[in-house]
Amino acid sequence: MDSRYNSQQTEDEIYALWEKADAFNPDSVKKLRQRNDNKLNEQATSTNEQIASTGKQFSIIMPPPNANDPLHVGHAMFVALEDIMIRYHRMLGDDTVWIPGTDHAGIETQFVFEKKLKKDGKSRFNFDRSTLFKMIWDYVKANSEVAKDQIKKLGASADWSRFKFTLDKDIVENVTKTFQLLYEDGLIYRDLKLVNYCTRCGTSYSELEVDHEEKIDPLYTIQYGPLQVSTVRPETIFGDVAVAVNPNDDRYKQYIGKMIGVEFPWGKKTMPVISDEYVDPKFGTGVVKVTPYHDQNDFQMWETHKNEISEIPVPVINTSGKIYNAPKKYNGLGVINARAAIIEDYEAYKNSLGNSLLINIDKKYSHSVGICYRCSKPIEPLPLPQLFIKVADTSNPKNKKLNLVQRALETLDSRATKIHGAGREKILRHWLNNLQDWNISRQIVWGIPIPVWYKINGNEDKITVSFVDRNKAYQTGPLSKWLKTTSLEEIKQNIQSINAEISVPYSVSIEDPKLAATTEKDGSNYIQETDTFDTWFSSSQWPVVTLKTNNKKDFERFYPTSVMETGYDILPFWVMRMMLLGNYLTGKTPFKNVYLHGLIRDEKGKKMSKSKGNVINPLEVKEKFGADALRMALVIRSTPGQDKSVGKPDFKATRNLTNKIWNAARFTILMFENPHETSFIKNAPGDAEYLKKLNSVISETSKHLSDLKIGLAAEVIYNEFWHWYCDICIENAKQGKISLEVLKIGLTTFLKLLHPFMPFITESIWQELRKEKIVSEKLLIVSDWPTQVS
RNA sequence: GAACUUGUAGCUCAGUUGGUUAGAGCGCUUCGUUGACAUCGAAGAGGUCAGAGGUUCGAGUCCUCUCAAGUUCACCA
Repeated sequence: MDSRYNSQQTEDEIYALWEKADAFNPDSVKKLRQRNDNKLNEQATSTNEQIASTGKQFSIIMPPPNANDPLHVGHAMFVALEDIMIRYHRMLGDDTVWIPGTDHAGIETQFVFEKKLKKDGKSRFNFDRSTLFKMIWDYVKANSEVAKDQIKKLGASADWSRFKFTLDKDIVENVTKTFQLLYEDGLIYRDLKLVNYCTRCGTSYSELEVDHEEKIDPLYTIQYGPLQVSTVRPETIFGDVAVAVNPNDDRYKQYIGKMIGVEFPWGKKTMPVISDEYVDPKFGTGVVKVTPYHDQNDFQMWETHKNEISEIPVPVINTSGKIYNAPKKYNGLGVINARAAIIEDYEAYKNSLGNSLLINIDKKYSHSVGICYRCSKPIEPLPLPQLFIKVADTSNPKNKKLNLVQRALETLDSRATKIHGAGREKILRHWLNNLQDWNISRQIVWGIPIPVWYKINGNEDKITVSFVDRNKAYQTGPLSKWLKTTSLEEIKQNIQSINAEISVPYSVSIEDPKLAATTEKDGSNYIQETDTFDTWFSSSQWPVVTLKTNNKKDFERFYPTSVMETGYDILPFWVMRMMLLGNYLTGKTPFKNVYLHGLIRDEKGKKMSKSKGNVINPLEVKEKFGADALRMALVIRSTPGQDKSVGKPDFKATRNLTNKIWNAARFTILMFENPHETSFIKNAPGDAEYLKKLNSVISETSKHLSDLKIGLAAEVIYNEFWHWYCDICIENAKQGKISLEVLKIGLTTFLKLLHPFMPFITESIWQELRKEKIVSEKLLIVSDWPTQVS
């Protein structure tokens, strides 16, 4: 053995050794474990029963990384933590599985791909949806092995034979089926609501995906008939249908319920004055103009006062962020330009009395604006017909299954799901208690199609289609117009998107309802919704669908899973929604424990970001220091829910640990090969106490691992190995104070205890020890976890 | 406005149901190659555990308040 451990030489070899033995697959591990010890195999079968399985199961579903994303240090963190748990339980003899997978990451991936298109001078509007989908599919496929390979390089002992991708055919079928079930249970509805829409990304988002930013914008106060109103968004003024004041505001009581005439630079209009508690008399002028289709609060006011408002609201900003349904000169302008043009007109305009309608401009008005979490462009609240999941249906209190939120809270109350991570359970409960219905429609191609079909016959005017025509030109308009010149089949083939009015009847069906045997038979034609599911809709079923689509018995065998391990940053997006849908689909929690790791920060405690240049590339660290050192550095002294700073000094320290392990083993082998007189001492004076201490290290490490205290377990094993075993015991053995025999027991015990944390070096040493006939078990990975020694 | 988290050695952080003398890594000082390891070993310096009060035989740990830092949520015409 060399005097230094060379991680680069051994890691790939060792991983191949495990893969060849099929040591990650629970279906073969049991046999492997029985055959692992040559000696045992030669003896009576009764010995075999001792190492047979514990009868317990242990399962983890890997949080699927984006299929086309290279690894960052957060991935390395989850690989390290999950692999530690998995290897520990595998060695204990539990029926252990770790199911890997990747995510299509709808919006993220389409966004990246569109950037690529843009470089080539193209956009998504150049392609029909099936062509675009295929292009993205090929792109993702070309990159998809990257994530997989990198996870392997970190030593993940995941069962690759059970690998799943969120767009695998069987996964898609299951996800679609779930939608049907939800629909049949009345938990799906289609409604025209204000949704959070990003006009740059071209899709809507759920409320969880909207970020907020403090902005300073001019606040304009304008004359509004006899009243004055303040607004930062004069461009929405064309959509106003009423004016609202507080019912107790004496200044305006006289106007409530009356119609007022309002003069604009472009004309006049009358509208009612309504009263609503929402209006704060102290803010601004105490008068609010009501623009139902472009402001969430206004929308709510409109819904409660519908009867008092005769005018039917119209949207005035379209999905491209352009003005429409307005006086001609403003139509087609972008939001920012429209605002400028309107203010310019207000500044120039004088009414019949010669007064300006623009009362005041507060240029330092600070407010918070919803922005797109992806591209930071302001989110536009737009009225769009979208599909929603009712998260807390209380209409039938007897059917508890339908109240998804309630069920999730119950699993927390009963401790069927335990949250590990500083204070995160309270946050989760807060989220659950305030959850809005979940908008699952996304206006992108890269995702699972929604199985909703609109009835065409009789609704041709209410369905707008966009498609690429024979001349590769982009066309859009009502179906009634296009059906005169183009066949339905041709439109369907070249479709980009459709938009059906809320009144259009639809059915939920995997196939075209016209052709499907089970549904409507009136001969009508149908056209499928072009929206796709929110990516989180499929990932929120991940524990269920991965188990259901693998080996038939996997679901019964491994559900509910033991631990869901992921970063706390996706607690509301993912973990919470897995609880909603997992409980709904199976009646059981999808996981017994949630382990939320913290963010990895740089050595100064700063967040990592590309712009700061302080990003740690896990593969670079692996090359320099070894995967074992990387894993240990990330994990040691980490606590769930708490961020962790890691830097080069940490990797160096754990790399030194690998070298220490290497040399301790080397020394033991040397002693066996080249014995001194002291080596033959039996039952040395220090043996008893030494073994007692060794036993306490075993039980302490095991307890921490069982309690999911990974960081603590790592620290214990590190300190005891280095500062007790190496610094004290080896020195004592040199002096004959403890015998070589127990020193060997210590070494093999520590190799086993260290193996979950540092799998490569420990297995590699194990193989050396086998060559020297110091140990008999063939593979450390499937060896028995140490029990008390005597 | 609200919630949550954090405050322990120069730096980055552990500290298990409250229980001897509060730990690790890096850094620092002084020595040291004696059967593995200089990617090492030995010895050492360095802490009023943010502050104040309380519960307790006993508090870094539990409670209250104050201060500071961070994160998230909500609201804003």
